[in-house]
Amino acid sequence: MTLTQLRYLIAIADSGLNITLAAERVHATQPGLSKQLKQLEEELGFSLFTRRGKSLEAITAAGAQVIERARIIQSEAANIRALAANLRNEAQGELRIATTHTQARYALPSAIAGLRKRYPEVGVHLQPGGDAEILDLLERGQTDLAVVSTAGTPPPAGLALPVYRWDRIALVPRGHALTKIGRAPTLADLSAHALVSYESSLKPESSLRRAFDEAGLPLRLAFTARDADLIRTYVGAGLGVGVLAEMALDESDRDVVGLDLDGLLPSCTTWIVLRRDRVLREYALEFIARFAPHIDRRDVRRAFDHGIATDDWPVPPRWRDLDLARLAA
Amino acid sequence: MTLTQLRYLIAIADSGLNITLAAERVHATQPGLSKQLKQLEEELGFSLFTRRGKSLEAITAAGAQVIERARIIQSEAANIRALAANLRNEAQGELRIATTHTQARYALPSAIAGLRKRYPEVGVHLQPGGDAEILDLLERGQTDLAVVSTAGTPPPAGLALPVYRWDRIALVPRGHALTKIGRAPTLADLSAHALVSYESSLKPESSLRRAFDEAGLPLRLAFTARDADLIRTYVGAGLGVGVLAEMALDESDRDVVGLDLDGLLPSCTTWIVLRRDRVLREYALEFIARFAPHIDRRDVRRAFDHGIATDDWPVPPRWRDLDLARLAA
DNA sequence: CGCGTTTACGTCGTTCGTAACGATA
DNA sequence: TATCGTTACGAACGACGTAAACGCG
Repeated sequence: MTLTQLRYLIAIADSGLNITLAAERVHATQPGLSKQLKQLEEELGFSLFTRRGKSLEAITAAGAQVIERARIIQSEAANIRALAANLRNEAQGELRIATTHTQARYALPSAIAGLRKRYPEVGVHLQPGGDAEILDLLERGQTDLAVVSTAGTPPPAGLALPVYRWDRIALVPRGHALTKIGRAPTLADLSAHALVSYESSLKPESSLRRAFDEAGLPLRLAFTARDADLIRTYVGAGLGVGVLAEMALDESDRDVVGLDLDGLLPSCTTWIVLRRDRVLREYALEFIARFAPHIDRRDVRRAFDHGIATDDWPVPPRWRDLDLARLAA
Repeated sequence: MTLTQLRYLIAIADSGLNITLAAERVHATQPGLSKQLKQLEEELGFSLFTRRGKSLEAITAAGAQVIERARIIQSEAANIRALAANLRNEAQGELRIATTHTQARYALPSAIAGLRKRYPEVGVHLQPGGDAEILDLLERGQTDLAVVSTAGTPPPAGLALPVYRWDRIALVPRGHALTKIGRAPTLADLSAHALVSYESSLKPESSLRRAFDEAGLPLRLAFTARDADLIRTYVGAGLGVGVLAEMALDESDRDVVGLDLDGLLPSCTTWIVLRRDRVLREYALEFIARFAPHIDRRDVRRAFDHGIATDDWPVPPRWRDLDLARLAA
C-alpha cells in the first residue's frame, strides 16, 4: 500500500469508475492506474470494485470502507504539505470557497480582491450551491472553506466564524402599492402579494416560511431562484414582491425599489465555516482576516487548536456598517 | 512523501530520537532511515528535528505537527489493513489490552482464555497501568482497547461499553476487631483504622477519599499499591484494613477475610473503552463478546458507525452473577 | 469499429543493504 | 574508544510510459 495507490484509488472512485479519465486527472497513464489498482487489491486480498467484463461496475462494500479511509489519509497528507508550504511562505496555491450566489456576488468580491492584491499567485475558485450542498462539499473535504448564512443558530458542522449580520428587505417595482402605505410592510401586507424569493424558501424550515406559518398567514411564492439578480429581474417584471438580502439591493436600479422590513423577519448571520481537521494555507487566513476583520487572527488559530465555543465569538457587525473598501485594500 | 517515510519518522520520534534504535524496531537499517528522513525534510522544505552535531536533539514545532498528522495516516493505513485481514478471515494477529492489575488478574483471564481457544494464533498483550495511563495509551493509539473502572460516569474518551458492576469490600486479618461487631462496617468503623488500598485512592477525586471527605472523617492510608495481591499480602501482615475490589477476594485465603461493605461506597462499573476511529479485528470483537456477553455484537457495530449514547447500553450484570466458566468456553 | 481495460516490455528512478567514514562524549 | 549518524556504492526492485492485444457494446 502506497500513497500513490490510494490517490489513484480515490481518483478512480471520483471519476465514476472510469480509469482512463482518472488517469488524466492525476496526470498519469491509464495502464499505470490499472496496474496499481490491481496491486492494491492483491495486497489487501479482496476486490475494491466489482467488474463487468473488464470495466469497473461498482464499488464493493469493503471498497467503500477503504476509500473512506484513503480519503482521510490523502487529506492528512495534504495537511502536511500545506503546513510545509506555509512555513516556506509559499505565495502560490488555490483557495476553494463554497458559497451561495448572494455572498459570491455581493459580499465576497471586495475581500477576494484584497486577497488577490496581497497574494497575486493564488487562484480563487468559487463553488456555488445551496446551503446543504455547500456544507456537504465541506464535509467531503472538497472545499477549503464555506460561506453560508443562517437565520438563527450557526451551522452545525465544523468551526463557524460569524462574519456579519444582515436583514432581508422587500423589493417592489417603483410605484407599487406597498410604496404608498407610508410605513414598513407587515407580514399581512406581504401575504397579500405573490412573493419572489430564494429557492431555500421552498423548504419547510426556511425562516420566511416559518414567519408566515407562525402568523397564520399563507405564503404564496410566484418565483424562486438562488440568484438574487434573477429575483430582482423578475420583481421588475412584475411577478410579485421580492424578499431578499439587503446586500442585493442596488440603489441605482431604476425599475425597483427596496423597502425596509424593520425586524419583520429574523436577522441573518453569515458565517465562515471551516473544518477543524484541515490545515489552512496562510492566504486562507488572510482571506478570513479580510472578510471578517473583527475577528482576531490569533483567535482563529486558538479555535483550531483548542476549540472555542461559538458563543465566545464577538458579535459581528451589520452589513451596512461594513467598510467594503477597506476589505479590498 | 511516502508511507514508509512517515512510518520511519514516527519510529524515530517514538525511539527517543535514536535512529539506530528506530531502525531495529522497523526492521530496517539505520542508513536507510537516515536517508529517508533527510529526503522527507528536503521535500517538505524544513527541519523536522533540531540537531546537535549529527545527533537529533529535539522535535521542532513544525515537526511535531507533521508527526501528529503522520500518526493519523499510519493509523488509517492500519485500519485498512485490519479491514482486509478481517475480510480474509485471518486468524492471526495481536490484541493489545490496556488495563489495571485487578482486571488483568481477576476479570480478564477467563475471557482471554476463551479468546485463545477460538483464536489460538492471536497474541494477547496486556498493558498494565493506572487509569489515566491506560486512557492515554488508547488516546495515543498504542493499544487496541482499554478496560477501566469508574465509580460513576463512564470514562470521557472513546466509546465505552459497560461490562459489569462490582463493589468494594473490606479485607481484614482473621480475628480482627471488625469481624466481631456483627454488622457491616460503617465509614466511622473504617476511619478508626489505617487503610490499605489502591494507589488511585491517593488522588483527591478518588471515590474512597470523597466518601470520607463527605462524611467528615479522616482517611489514613497506611499502604497503597496498584496490585490487589500486594494489598492482600499487606493486610495479612497487619498494616491495616484493606479496601479493594470484590473480585480480588480469595475465599480460600487462610489469613484474611473479606467483609461486605453493604453500599457504604458507590458501586463501580468496569468498561471496555474503544476508539471509534479504529477498525477492530474480528477477534477483538470476539473478545468483547466474551467479556461482555450481555452486549449484542451488532450493537457494538452500530455504535461504531452511528454512535450510540452511553445511556442506551444495557445495565451490566453484577460481578458475582457472572458465569466465568462460560466466558472461557 | 470505437472505447476502455489488460498484458507485455524496456527504461529509469528509487530503495535498500553493506561498508567505510566522521563526529561526539 | 564506543556510540551514533552520514556518505558512498552496487544490486535489486518497482514504477512508469509506450505499444500491442483483448472484450464489449
